[in-house]
Order: sequence, then structure tokens, then C-alpha cells
Amino acid sequence: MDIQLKRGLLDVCVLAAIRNEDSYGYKIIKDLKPCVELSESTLYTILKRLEAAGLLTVRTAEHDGRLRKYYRITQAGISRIETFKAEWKEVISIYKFVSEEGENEQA
Amino acid sequence: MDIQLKRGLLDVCVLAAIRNEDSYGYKIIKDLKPCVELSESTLYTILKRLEAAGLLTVRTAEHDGRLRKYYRITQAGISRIETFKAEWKEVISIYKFVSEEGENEQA
DNA sequence: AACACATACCTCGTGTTACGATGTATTACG
DNA sequence: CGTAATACATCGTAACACGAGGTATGTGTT
Repeated sequence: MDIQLKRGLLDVCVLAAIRNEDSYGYKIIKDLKPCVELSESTLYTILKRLEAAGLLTVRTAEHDGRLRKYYRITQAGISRIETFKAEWKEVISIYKFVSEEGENEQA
Repeated sequence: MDIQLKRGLLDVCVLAAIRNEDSYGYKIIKDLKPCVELSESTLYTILKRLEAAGLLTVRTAEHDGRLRKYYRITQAGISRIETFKAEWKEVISIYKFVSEEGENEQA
């Protein structure tokens, strides 16, 4: 999938991945894989960014003698998803412009 | 509208704007305005990029004693739009993941 | 024991990109 | 004569996704 097309999507994908229950980096990548592929370097960059923006909080916990960083979505994070959903109407209208324009030419 | 969300859309918007008839920078901005806003610096950067990629061709013509650069879409440009439309299924599935996830939580 | 592999985290450099600021020139209007 | 609209362009900046590479521990295999 086109990288540029991903850019507005990845942040909210990560937020959606931790929406129902806290998760950690490695699991987020696996969970998102069927939906959208992202590399580790990308994910950890995004997690840092979302934390700095207050859209999620971090908690370090031990699991089977190994450290994991669990991420929990904040209210601001949930709002971010809602904003995204609200903006989607514009995206759809852009898509329609791009996909429908010119089709009446073929008639 | 979120800048990141625009990134995968602007190129194809510009291509769609010249799809039915040749156009020039200033007019493209005006035509796209109801659909998506973009600044002049952004547009001219995009036009250069699309030309370099062979997605459109340029022709300079005089109009009322003033020079205009008219842009015409190429076959590759049309293919670019088709690729975009094909990728849209993935985008929709991502949107569904983001928007539907968690809604069954409220029941 | 030695080795590969999965888990789990991280940093750095690079290329792409949208934008504001700014500049140049001409035409139109008052 | 000045202001706005038309029409093009460049430069620097900040955001971002990614590959390459690094560190460390557990698990499975031979």
C-alpha cells in the first residue's frame, strides 16, 4: 500500500489497536498485520509520538521475566479517533471526486 | 483537514482535476477548492513531481498576453488514478477497523 | 553446548512531502 | 496610482515512514 496513503491512517490504527485493552508494541504489530503492515521502527516512533501528545499512557510490566511496555489509550486518544471519523466525510467526498470524475465521459 | 490525511490524496486530486480537460495551476486550485484546499506552493511542487514521473505533460501557451502552463494527463496518469481506486478497498477496511472497533463494547 | 529463531525493545539516517514566506510580473479596477 | 486578482516560482522547515542496525532474553533443535 502506498506510503503516503498510510500517513493519515497509522496513528488512529495504533490507537484503535489499544482501544479495547492495553497492549504492547510487538502485539500491536501482529494485531494490525491483517489490516495494515507497519515496521517496528515505525510503530515505536508512533507510540512515542502518541505518548508525547497525551493520546496514550505507558506502563512497564514484567511478563515471564521479560519487560513489556503496555500502552493504554486516554480520553484524548479516544477523541482523536472521533475526530478522524468526523473527517472521514471529507475524505469520501475527495474519493468520489477522483473516482467519478470522467466516467460520464465514456457514455 | 489533517495534513497527513491529505498526503495520499493530493496527487490524484490534481490528476483528476486535469482529467477531463487541460488546465493550469491557478485554475486547478480554484477547481479543487470546494473539494480540498491546497496552497500554491504545494500545487506547483506537485505539478513538478507529476511531470517528472510522467503522469502529465506541460505546454506553455499565451492567454490574453499572459503566459499559462497547461497540464495534460498522460496514460500513466490515468493508470495512477486507477491504482488509487484499486487501493481504496484497503483504505476502507482500515477505516472500518478504526471506526467499528469498540462499538460493541457499549452494548 | 552451540545455534537459530522468536520475542521485545530501541536509535539513527534518509527520502518524501505539504506548507508558509517570499519573490516576480502582468492585467483590471477604482 | 494603488490595490487586488491572475499566474508563476523558489526556499527552508517540520512531520513522517522506513530500512538498517543494535541490545537482550527465552525457546527449540541438534
